[in-house]
Amino acid sequence: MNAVISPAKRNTKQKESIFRAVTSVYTHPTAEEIYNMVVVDCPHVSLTTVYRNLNMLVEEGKLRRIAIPNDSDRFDATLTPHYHVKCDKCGAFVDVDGYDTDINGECERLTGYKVNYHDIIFHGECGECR
Amino acid sequence: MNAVISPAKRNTKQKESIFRAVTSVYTHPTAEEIYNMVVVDCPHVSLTTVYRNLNMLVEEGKLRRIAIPNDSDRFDATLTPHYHVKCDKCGAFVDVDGYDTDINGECERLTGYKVNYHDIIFHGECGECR
DNA sequence: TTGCTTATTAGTAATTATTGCTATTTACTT
DNA sequence: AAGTAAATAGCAATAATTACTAATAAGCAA
Repeated sequence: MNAVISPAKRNTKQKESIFRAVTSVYTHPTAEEIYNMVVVDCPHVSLTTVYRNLNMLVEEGKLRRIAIPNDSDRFDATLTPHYHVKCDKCGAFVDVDGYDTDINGECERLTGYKVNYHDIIFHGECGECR
Repeated sequence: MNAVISPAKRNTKQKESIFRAVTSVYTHPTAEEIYNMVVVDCPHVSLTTVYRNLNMLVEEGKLRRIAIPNDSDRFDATLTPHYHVKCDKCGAFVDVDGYDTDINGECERLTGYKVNYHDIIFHGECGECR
């Protein structure tokens, strides 16, 4: 397995602003929400740049992508493993802190796959909605 | 909570063919794959009709929708609870049979949400790919 | 069986989320 | 300070899905 020669990365205003935007909130902003935060600092920033940099930052391991079924991807600066709950009434989407379960081995045993990680999304109703 | 008056459902050739298409395979076909199966029986069927009927069938509890992050929705006639594994190399997406875990209560305790169900998607490499 | 009502259809346009393309800009190396 | 190419802005394109509308056809009633 040869190391792939990858071009040198550059630090741009835009990339820094995008990273700061995600780390400054406890919500899980979408690319569009991040764009709306970044455009204050960088008035000419484009949505394409936001998407490209978010992909880079995920690739570099600095952000986590939360791919929610039937919804835009969201981004999270909290890198420690954790699950998420979605309120199916109002769409609220929050962390389930302090819970992690070791079930990859069970899946490997049952399927013969090599399992690297798993995601759990809980569905229900938030305190407000019930 | 008043019962909502809903219009009478009709059984159409198209709807029956769509349901048969999903129940006749062990894969988890996408709407487009289902369309390609149905078009043999109903040469003039439209993709819109496939989507509409799949949504109806899920609503009626006759099919299960598998919403895979960053992928088209897939449909499954197996209604008993089960998880899924995805091979991140070739895209294979199969059932994890015989495994179900009771973790909704733990999430409720931690978040205060009322939790109705959860989905787990495992990620890794299938036998072929490694 | 015939006709009536309206749920459903086919076809197309629109929408949403995201990526591709390209000329221009700009971060970083020398 | 100058050169190189990575990154940008702006726009076009794609993919998945839904919205809209006139035409069709289930299923009920006469």
